[in-house]
Amino acid sequence: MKLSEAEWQIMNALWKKYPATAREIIGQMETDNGWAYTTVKTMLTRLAAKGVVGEEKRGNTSWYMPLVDQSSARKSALETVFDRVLDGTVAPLMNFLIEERKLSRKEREELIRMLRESERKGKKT
Amino acid sequence: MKLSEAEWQIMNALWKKYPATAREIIGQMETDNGWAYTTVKTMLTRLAAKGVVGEEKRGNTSWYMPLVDQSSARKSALETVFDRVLDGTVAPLMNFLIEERKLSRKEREELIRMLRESERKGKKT
DNA sequence: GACATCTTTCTACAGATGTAGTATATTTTC
DNA sequence: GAAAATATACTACATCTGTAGAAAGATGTC
Repeated sequence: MKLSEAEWQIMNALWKKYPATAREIIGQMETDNGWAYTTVKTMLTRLAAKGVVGEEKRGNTSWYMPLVDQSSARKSALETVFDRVLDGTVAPLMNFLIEERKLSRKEREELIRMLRESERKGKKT
Repeated sequence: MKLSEAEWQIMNALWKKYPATAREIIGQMETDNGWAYTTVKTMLTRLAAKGVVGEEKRGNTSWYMPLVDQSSARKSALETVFDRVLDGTVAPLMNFLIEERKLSRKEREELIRMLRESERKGKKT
């Protein structure tokens, strides 16, 4: 299931707390892009049409909830980026992790640990 | 500069060898998506309009070349994915690198080395 | 119960994208 | 130099995206 950039933002807000109303979702988004209420509703409707969010009515108001797993969704998005953008090369990813200072010390250590672990297990040469 | 998925494929082919003609670019693309010649031309024209590729005519034929740096382009695409899709979390990236077996032993070792290095330098706690 | 306030549902619309066909200009090949 | 093969420039068109307004229905508030 392919999501657009704006849709990812909605999904990310929704994954943080659900079920949620459109209004709540707007509040939940850190990056306040100043979307009109109906803009968010439109996107929710589209997401529901795609089957990635569920919509449930209580009284007059719709409550939304994700129907897809966050990490699988992210994984497949990464998969696509990896193939299309990075052309299957890992170097840019490693550089990104390391040089763009996205890693805290803790994360760095965790990553090293994971790498050692996977090395030990001899996964894929 | 924002590129679409199809445009990334063209760019990746072009970065591999340039200057190149439309015909050559088609040949250069590993994933043969069966695009019509004119489809590729259309995309090249659009890319030129965006200013990311240069077009130079020799005789009747246009030769194209990238005008943007591959790694900067990739970096900024990753930046966007990181913000919009991953919502600023690194965990999915680490998992992707490790669990999706994208790393060869060599790459894994290289990555560990890079991590140690960056640790030593104490970049961003 | 009339008015203000939300919500929902529909409709809209411009620009981006994927995908190419056509007509025309050029070059190559006998 | 006429026919065949190429390349270019234009045009086209359905979808997807971002963005929302308007109309109509439901609720809250005195």
